[in-house]
Amino acid sequence: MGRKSKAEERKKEILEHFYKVMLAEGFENSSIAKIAKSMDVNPSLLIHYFKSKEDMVVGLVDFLLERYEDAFLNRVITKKDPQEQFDVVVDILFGQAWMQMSDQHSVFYACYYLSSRHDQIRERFQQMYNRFKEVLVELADHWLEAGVIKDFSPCQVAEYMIMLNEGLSYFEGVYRDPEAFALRCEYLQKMVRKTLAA
Amino acid sequence: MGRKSKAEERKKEILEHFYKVMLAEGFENSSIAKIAKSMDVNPSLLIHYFKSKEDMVVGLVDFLLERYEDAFLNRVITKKDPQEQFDVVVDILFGQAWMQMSDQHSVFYACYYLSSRHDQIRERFQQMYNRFKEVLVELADHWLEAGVIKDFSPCQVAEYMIMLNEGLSYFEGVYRDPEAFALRCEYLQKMVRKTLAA
Amino acid sequence: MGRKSKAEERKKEILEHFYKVMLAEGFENSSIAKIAKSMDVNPSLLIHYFKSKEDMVVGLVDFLLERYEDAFLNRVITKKDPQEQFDVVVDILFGQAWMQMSDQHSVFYACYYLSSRHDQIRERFQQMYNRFKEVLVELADHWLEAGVIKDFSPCQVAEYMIMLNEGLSYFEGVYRDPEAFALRCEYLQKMVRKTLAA
Amino acid sequence: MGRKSKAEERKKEILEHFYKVMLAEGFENSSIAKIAKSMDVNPSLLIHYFKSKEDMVVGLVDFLLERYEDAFLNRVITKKDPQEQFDVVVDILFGQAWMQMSDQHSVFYACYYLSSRHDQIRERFQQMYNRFKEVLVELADHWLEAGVIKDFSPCQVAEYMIMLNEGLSYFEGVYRDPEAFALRCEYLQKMVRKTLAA
DNA sequence: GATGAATGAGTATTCATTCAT
DNA sequence: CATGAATGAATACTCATTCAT
Repeated sequence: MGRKSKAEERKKEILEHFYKVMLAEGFENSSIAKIAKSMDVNPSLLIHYFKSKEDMVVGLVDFLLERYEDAFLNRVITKKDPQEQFDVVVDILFGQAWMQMSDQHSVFYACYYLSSRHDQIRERFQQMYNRFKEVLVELADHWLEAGVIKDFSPCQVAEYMIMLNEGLSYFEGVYRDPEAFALRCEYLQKMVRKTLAA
Repeated sequence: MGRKSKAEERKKEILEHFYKVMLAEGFENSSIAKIAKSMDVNPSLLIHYFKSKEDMVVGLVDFLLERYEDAFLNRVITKKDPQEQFDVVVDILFGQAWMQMSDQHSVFYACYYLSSRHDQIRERFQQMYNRFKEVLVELADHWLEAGVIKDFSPCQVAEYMIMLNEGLSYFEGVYRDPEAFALRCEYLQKMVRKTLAA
Repeated sequence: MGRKSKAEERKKEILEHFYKVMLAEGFENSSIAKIAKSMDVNPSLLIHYFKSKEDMVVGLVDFLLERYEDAFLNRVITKKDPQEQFDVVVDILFGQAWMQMSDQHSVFYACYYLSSRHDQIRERFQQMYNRFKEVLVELADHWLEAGVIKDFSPCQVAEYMIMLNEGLSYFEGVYRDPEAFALRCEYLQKMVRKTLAA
Repeated sequence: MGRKSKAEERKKEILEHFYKVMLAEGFENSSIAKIAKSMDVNPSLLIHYFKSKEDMVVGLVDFLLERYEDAFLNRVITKKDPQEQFDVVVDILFGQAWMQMSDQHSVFYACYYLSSRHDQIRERFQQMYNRFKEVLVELADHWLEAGVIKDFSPCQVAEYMIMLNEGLSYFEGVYRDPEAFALRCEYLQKMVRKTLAA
């Protein structure tokens, strides 16, 4: 009864090419035609899967945020010892690893900009950061219990860490200086510890 | 000097309308035609003043960063007492005032995104943040001397404050929740003091 | 005969939805995709039954003319008395009843326009009007014999009545004024009687 | 100060080509691209003059109705003698001359169809027929005074003539038979005289 | 009988830009 | 200084249709 649905695979494939084109040409120059060309496929096929470009963009944001989220969550490996866990998290958020994603930077900020004018997209961002917070809040809970940190609520700790991390990324986007970035990581870690540590 | 100002005035007028259109329609929908329409003027005229659209965009970035810079620098009124000065600055960067610029948010981040693909624009951003740093470094110097803060170098203090401030702005862009923003300001101020204060 | 009716039913169903879409969106905006959507069915299915869109259009014309024809013929109920019959026919062609079909007006004229460029469709129109004429000629024959009318041949009487009726419909399409329409009916009836009546 | 405006000439030129293309290819196949090609000009130029295709269509309707109107009004040459005038008008509306416009038939009915879904266009049709009526009413007034016609009001006479004429045109569109057309003219003239003449 | 994949030509419209006046 | 003519490439999207399943 009908033909086998390739929809999910195809959609993913399309988004990957969208992402690729966007990296290469910038958001404002990423047209359906170019994505189709990159896939060696007819442009109307993309609209067969995503009804409009807006849909595609929303799809891309999902695709991207998922990556971003995974990149973070996959790094937060569970450790038994709270202190060790805290060190790991600080190192993730303010360490070299983070900057390796800098190639995604431009695409990510294009989407962030979109979120300022597109409610649906902004919601996706909120959801993602809610999940970040969830994870961090739970960790902070343990840290607090174990006496690793003090003075601030788990929620405050979580938000603080995220904001400072985003500020760092933002800055790196402006200066693009690996050495300076490394120095910043170093003193930010110290600051975070001084701010939170018991 | 005399007559040349006419062109400068016109250019400024154009950029103001560019900004207006961008606020209303978003970056990707801001065309020369629309700006011209908003000015009730012929599109060709805009190209008469700015040779190309790229020039206009660069002009807009300058225009915008100048505003942004002024908004910060104008608030940092000089105080004799270092402690008082410190309190003022913390309140500027992590207080209600900052959020009042949130209408510019979307345009600002559009330009930030552009900076990731356009060297000239990124340079303007760097220059702006360099000026921010300059001002803050000078202040931090006094704070350090006066024993208001300790442990970190003026440059580190300056960067930390800027990054944390940008992280806060970024977050507000995602959540758009004035109440939550106020709470964040509150605990961030505490954190900053705990981190830096002597 | 048995099974073949399934396809016929489907075809009819399709044409009904075509008609519906056309009423709602206009001829030039009636696409296979939209008809399929209105049926909640895959577009390819429509082409499975009608080989091409042209076929569908021809089908629609048939469908429509049949309706139109029925609307006329069903009203011409047989009366014994020629004079009474004449009065009935005049009242059908120049009375309120006719205008009740005005919702079909736009679709009907779309098809009429098509007939000007499409021989097959024009033939269908001719056939329909030939049948109208047939019926009216037969009636006029009786009227003539019975002395109800005089001076003009049955064929002339038939054509005259149809043309005047179409002129009236055409006019109503332009003015869309029920009151004016009623007045026109009134004096047209008088005129027709004066023209034809013995 | 600026370049000389060719707008009016160009617009007319465009409409003429629109008309030409429409005659050759039918309304539904008349695209901006094809019109531009027929003019050997870039498609965007057409949009420079007419902001949208809808505007162009409205323009075409105006253009066409003006022609149609002129074709009628120019034929109604003033005669001193009312009887002679009456004969002339009857001959215009129900004579060979009218059919010479049959090449416009398809385009005209395309526009008529449009009027059923487009208020602005329908208004243009109303205005045109109002002018027809105006002229005919004035004539009918004289005929009535002079005893050439009787029994019906000038307005009724005017509308009757127009409707019958449109019915005739409509019929000719269906049958396209010059000989039959000539015969119809003949008996319609007789009928009109019998209906109206004193 | 019905679905969904895929195509390719076509749509109106927008865009930045150049040039003549 | 400013307008309007004109271009050509690009845009997202729709269309009818074919074919595999």
